Formats: sequence, structure tokens, C-alpha cells
Amino acid sequence: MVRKSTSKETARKPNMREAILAAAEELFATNGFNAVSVRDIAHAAGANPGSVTYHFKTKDGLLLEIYRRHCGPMNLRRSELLAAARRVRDLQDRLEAVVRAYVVPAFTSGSDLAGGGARFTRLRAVMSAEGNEVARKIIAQTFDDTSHAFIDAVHESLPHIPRADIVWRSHFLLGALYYSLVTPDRVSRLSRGEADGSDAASAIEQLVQATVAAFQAPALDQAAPARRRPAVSSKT
Amino acid sequence: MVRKSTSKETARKPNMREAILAAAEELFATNGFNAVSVRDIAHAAGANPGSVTYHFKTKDGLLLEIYRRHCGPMNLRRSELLAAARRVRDLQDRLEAVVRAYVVPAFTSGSDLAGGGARFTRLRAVMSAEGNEVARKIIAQTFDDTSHAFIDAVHESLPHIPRADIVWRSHFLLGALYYSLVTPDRVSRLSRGEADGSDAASAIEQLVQATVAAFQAPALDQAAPARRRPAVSSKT
DNA sequence: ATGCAATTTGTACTATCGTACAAAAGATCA
DNA sequence: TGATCTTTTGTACGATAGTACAAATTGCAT
Repeated sequence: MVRKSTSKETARKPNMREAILAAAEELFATNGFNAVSVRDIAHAAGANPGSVTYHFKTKDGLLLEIYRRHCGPMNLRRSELLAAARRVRDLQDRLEAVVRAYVVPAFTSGSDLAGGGARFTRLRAVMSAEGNEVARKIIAQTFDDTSHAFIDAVHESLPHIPRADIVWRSHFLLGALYYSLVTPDRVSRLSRGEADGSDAASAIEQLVQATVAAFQAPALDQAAPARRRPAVSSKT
Repeated sequence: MVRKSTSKETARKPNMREAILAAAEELFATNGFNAVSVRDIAHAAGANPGSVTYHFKTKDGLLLEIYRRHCGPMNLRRSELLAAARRVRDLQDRLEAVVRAYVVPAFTSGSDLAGGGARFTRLRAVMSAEGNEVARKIIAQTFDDTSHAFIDAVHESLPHIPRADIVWRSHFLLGALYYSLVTPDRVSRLSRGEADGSDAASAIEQLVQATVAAFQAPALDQAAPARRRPAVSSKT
């Protein structure tokens, strides 16, 4: 194949479609859907506004395509890791492996899409916060299966914990995961430089450790504010 | 100046300013900042678009005023509860009280503002996700003191845990808290009706329980070498 | 009632939004 | 090469955005 470049290095355009998708991902993930205009995206991608319409018809269509590209690979990776985690014999180790199978694909690249894992997860976090309709539909029908599989796997390792409690705690996990990707600078700031919020490896380890402990907490067998039962040492 | 507030009917339109603030809060918290127009807000408040300009000058000014009204009372309530929590003698109980002091004001009304606690927290979550500039400035200069006080209080109860770890875990707490307010329906859906995601009391108890356990997890540097970690491929 | 300041209304201006569409440019192959 | 299809460009249109501003209205002290 003969490449004729060396003229413009402003992001070679062998595939303008990809450039638009990448630019849109980044802009949506950092500024939200409505704050970003089609012209912003086109400019960031070095493309013409009309080109966005040509490839994706509408702005919603562009968002839809971003989801379509990532959901498959990420869910595939998750179920592979989850299947491997289920085969871990030690119960304690298995729980950690299960949590890791859920967390790692969200932070790292799922396939050949360059560094797209964390970016796409951040995008999902922002769309979720904005109550984006396009995203809501895709999420419910694409990720609920994965979430149920994850919850079931956790429940297998912790059969004495009610399923509802596990749902709550896995919900907290997703919230923590999202927030870590949305405002990593807050970690750096509050730790006064002792921790780097944008270091994916640290975030994963911290999140896995904290989440495993949270899952292992005693169950809330009563919704009543009648304090805890003496599961762990209590005072008087 | 003599204020004449004899009428008990405070519902109709004695204060259009308040109605606009409440409507803006609700709309921003559910749809994001950019998705809501000044006309939307005015319509929801039963006011004229020009009235918004009159009271708050700009759309940013409106958001600023929302923050101004809530930050004070919420932080006051938090420091009161935190001070009370610090006086709990039993270390285990104290940790739970400290976490509760952080969580409860975020879910419940902080002052006379009707049911505004959860709504304002949801608003903060959405603004954080959108990377809103107005919100970012206020947050950093208003909530960092409270966050540091909270982190210090947790550290007092868990002196053997490195401060950086506590920062991470309290960051996870805030993320979980935000997400619980942003998409409570997900909890109901994934639990197949066994749990009600929009029940504030349940959310608080579940979050407190899970978070206390997460804080009590062993520190990362002592946990890592001791145990064999399940193999999981991760890239940068 | 009368006057005055505070508030609400109605409207208009400019900027920018998403999107459509025709023309230009590039690619592909008989 | 010329024909045909794909992609990019440039421009335009209607809708809606934030905001300004004058006129109309209201609330209160006199």
C-alpha cells in the first residue's frame, strides 16, 4: 500500500470516521453531551462539520456508534475474565478475582481501540449523570446482563449475604469507579500529592481492595435503624 | 425595615425568586446544566424568562446562587455531626458515626430548604460529571475543608491505615453516594424489586455499612505481598 | 388615592445550534 | 482515460440559545 503523506501531519486522515469518533469520545467524556457541538467535534478531528452528518447522520447517531463500538469488546472481555475468576478455588481469592474482572476492563483498553477503556467508561459516567436518553436505553439492554452475571458471581462467593445487599454494594462499586475516572484530580488534591488519582493501576488496586472488604461486610438484615447486631465487636 | 409576613399562604407566588431557584435545582440535577434552557426553568417555575435575568443576571449566576444557598447549611450540619461523632469513645462506633456524619447531610435536608439535601447533592454529582467550571471553583474552595476534616476524623479511628488509602476510600464513598442519587432506579432494577434505590434510609444504611467495612480493609502495601493475586492481564 | 421602587412581562437582538444539500475532490476500475 | 461511486467541503436554513431592555404591573409607605 502506498501512503502519500508528508504534506499535512495534522493527524493523518486515512480514516476520518475514526478521527471523528475519537474526538467525540474525548469531548463528550470531559464536557458532557450538550456542551459539545458538532462543530467542536469536527474541529477537534480536523474534519468538516458536514462530514459528521455524512458518517453518522445525527449527533445522537454519533453517540450511538461510540457505544456500539465499545460495548461488545468490553462485555466480551468482562465475561472472559469473569469465567476465569469463577474457576478460582479459594473463596476469598475468587471474590477478589471477580471484582477485578469487573473493574479492570473499565479502566484499561478492551481491544484494539487505542486507550479507549477508561475514556469510554468516563463517557458512560457522564452520560449517566446527564440522564442521556440514548445512553440509558443502550446501557439497560447491554450492561444489565453483565451486571447480573457479576452480582451472581459475587453472591456465589458470599452466599450468606442477601442479594439485595450485594446489589447495593455493586452499585456503590460502579459509582466509585465512575467518580474515580471523572475527577481523578480530587484524589491528588486531597491527598496532598501522596496519591495520584490519574494512575489507573493505583485506582484499580485501591478500588478492588476497598470493594472486596465492602462486599464482605455483615449483612443489613434489618432496614430499621435499630443499630447493628453483635456481628463484630460492639460497645455496650 | 419591617417585614410583613402575615399571610400563611406561602405557596402561591409570594416569592418568585425561590420558585425559580427550586425549579432550576430540579432541572439541572436531572438533565445537566447545558441541556436546560433559561426558558425551561422559567416555564417550570411559572415565571417569565426575563425574570430569571432580573434576579440572577446570568444562567451561571443562577447556578452560583444555588450553590451559595446550600453550601453553608450543609457544611455547618456536617461539622456539627462530625464534632459529635468525634466524641464517641468506642473506636468502631466512632468510625461509623463519622461516616454517618458525612453521608446523612448529603441525603437529607440541611435546613429549612424543603427537601433540598438529596436534590442539591444530585446537582453536585451532575455538575461534577459535566466538568462545570462554576461548580468546580466553588467545590474546591468550599468542600475541601470539610473533606479534609472528614478524612482526618477517619484517620483518627484508623491510625494504622496510610492517609493516601483513606483519601482513596473516601473518594469512593463520595462516588458511590453521588451515583446512588443519580440513578437510584438501577438498584431497583438489578435487585428485581427486592431493594428500593430511591429509599434514602436504605441507601444511607447500606452506604454506611459498606463504607465502614471498606475503610477497615487492610492497607494496600501490607495486603499485596501477602496474598497471591489472581492473574489478570492489564495494560497501561 | 398618590408616588415610587421593586418586580414581572413582552419582545427583540445576536450567536450558535443541528442538520440538509449541492458542488468539489478523491478514489476505483473497466 | 472516462465513468461511477465515495468522501469532503462550503454554505445555508430554521430553531433555539442567552441576554438586554423598555413597558406594564404590583406592593407599600405616605
